Amino acid sequence: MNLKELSTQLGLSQTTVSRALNGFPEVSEKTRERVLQAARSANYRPSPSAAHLATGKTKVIGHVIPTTQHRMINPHFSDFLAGASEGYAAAGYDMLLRAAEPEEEAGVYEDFVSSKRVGGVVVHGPRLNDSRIGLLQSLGLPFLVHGRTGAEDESYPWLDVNNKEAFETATNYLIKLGHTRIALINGLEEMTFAAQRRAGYDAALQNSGLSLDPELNFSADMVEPYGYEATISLLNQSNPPTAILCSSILCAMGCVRALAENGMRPGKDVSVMTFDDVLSFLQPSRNQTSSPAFTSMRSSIQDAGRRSAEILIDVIEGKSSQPTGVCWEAELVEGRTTSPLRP
Amino acid sequence: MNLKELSTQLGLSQTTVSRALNGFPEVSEKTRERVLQAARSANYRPSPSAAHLATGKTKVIGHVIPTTQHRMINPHFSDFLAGASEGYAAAGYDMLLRAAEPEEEAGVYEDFVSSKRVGGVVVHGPRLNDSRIGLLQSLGLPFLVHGRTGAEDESYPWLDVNNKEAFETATNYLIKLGHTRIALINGLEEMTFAAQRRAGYDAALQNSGLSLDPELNFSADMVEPYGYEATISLLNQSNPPTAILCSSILCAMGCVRALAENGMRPGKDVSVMTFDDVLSFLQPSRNQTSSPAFTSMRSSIQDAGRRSAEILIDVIEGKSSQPTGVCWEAELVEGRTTSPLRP
DNA sequence: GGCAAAATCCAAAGCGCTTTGAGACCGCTA
DNA sequence: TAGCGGTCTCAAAGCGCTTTGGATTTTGCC
Repeated sequence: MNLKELSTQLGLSQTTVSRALNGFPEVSEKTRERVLQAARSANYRPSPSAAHLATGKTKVIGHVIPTTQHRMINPHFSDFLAGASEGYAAAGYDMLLRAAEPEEEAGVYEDFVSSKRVGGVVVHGPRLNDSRIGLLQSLGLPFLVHGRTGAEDESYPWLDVNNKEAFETATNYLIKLGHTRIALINGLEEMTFAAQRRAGYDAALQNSGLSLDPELNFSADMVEPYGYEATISLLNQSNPPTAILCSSILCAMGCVRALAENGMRPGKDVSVMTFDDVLSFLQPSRNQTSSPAFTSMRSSIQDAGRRSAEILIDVIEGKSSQPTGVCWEAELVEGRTTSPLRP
Repeated sequence: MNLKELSTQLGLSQTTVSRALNGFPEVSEKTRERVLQAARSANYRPSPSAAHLATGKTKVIGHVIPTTQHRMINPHFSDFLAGASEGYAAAGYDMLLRAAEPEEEAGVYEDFVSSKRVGGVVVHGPRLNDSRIGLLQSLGLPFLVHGRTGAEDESYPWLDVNNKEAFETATNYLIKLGHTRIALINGLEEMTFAAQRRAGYDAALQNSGLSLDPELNFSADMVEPYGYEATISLLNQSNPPTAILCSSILCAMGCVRALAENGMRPGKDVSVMTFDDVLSFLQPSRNQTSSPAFTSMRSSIQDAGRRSAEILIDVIEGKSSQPTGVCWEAELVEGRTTSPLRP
């Protein structure tokens, strides 16, 4: 069933039917109702490709999945996508995923533009000085960055958590508990979010007159085994930390595993704190009461995905007044993995 | 840059240029080379929408993400997608994601067909008698099922792990170690994969003359807190199991967490075995040596995604002779979480 | 050299939609 | 009754590509 068939069936022109379906004012309410009714019962859906060709617009948002490094193929990423896809679906948009080697990513954006495949893209995992922003701006492809570059000029659309503030708060929380040797198991510090978390951690320590010990700092892909390895290495130090701050709950899980293997309990022998993205696979179901119950800085990455979708769609449809950033504050949640330092 | 511009720039007709680009034999090698060269330097990409309109074919594969239940928005799903998207990218296909309530899924497929949005779909999480297969067959939309329905007639394309065999093997392994009280922390048994795992577990016990104790069986969404809760509940039984078999490494992690909290060690006090999908966020990096090291039945879900993509593309392009299933055997991996039962 | 066959190339139609520019019809006023 | 603004509808062009059917040139062979 296409427009032509539908309109002859209705005894109307294609123009009228198209206008009726797209809510143009030139068509009477009576006609519109008749058209909508017929379209529904004939199960008619306009072809997005044809509409795209005619209008130049496409309701598809692209995301690039970097391959090789499994950095992105992780629960953080998938929860973000889950949220975003809900946002898209609500607005009649679809999500297009394309796998690419990291060095191919620029080429994918060029392809998106010259083939007109998508109406906009979401940029994942921004770095301190990320060439993708300039590229997308010069390509004229609407985009939203999940995170920030950290460069001076942030006059592009982004959505981010206040990572510096979050980690300053977390570190201060541990300091108030009496801890002075606090380890940081951070993400890759070329990434802005990790750099900012590091900055918050450093600031808190310095403001309290505590020294920064490089031996207590780790930076890598935030996977579970990394949290484990880092913790093992911390425990083997001559002067091990009494508190550990993790950049992801995945690392925190590895951390707890390492502690357990050494007969130590989080919140008893060592305080453990983490950033909590509220990953869905860690959430207890309705009738289950327990969860890891980490003391954490919390901000749902799924919500971030949903909101990102909304913002990007506004940008694409020109509803957004000023293309600028949105910064969320993480919430401090007290759990069972921290306790005052015992003398 | 479009075909018309490119062809006038080359002094050729659109026909010739199109044929040159699409590898038709009617064009001389010399001309083809010239065309390809020009296309490359002009950064020309054909519009997929226009090609779609002209040919009726589209190199896009759809996936539906069920919302509300977070069943699918989990590391298993995202690793599958990661693998699939690589398979698509290698063949010039793209992946389209659409979020939908479970009861809307049928409607999405109808939309896909009538709007011609995708060339095929992947069906996730098949149930014992899944209405989606019949629907897709009657819609004429090419598809591949990740898993199986379990119905008698399996004459549709699917890719699955031999779940029954895997869990029979796992259970037998534990039995050989001397265990007689073996718990099963399974997925939702309305899902085929979980039902088949249960069947394998039951078969092994029965073949060894062991009794099936319903108290040792759990079935739910495979998330971490579920593994934790189930284990706690097992430990509180009057006659707790000496071995626990988990359907997912996520559950196994929750299981280990529960054991640790009760001062028990996997592989020492209780044997723990699991199905291991080789989830990427649990894989150690190059220079890290340790991993949870579960004794497990292993089959990479990411590989499954990649292979599924290839098979589906073959089906769509008519390269597949007989639309039928592919069954992978899981591999037994001996880790540190199992040991002989001590008397 | 001549002629058929093979090799190249082309003009134009068509995919399903949107949208321009214009026509038909209505009820009014002058 | 003629004229006018409004309301509703339409025919046709065009988006960028593929592909049919045909034209033109080149090649191979006697």
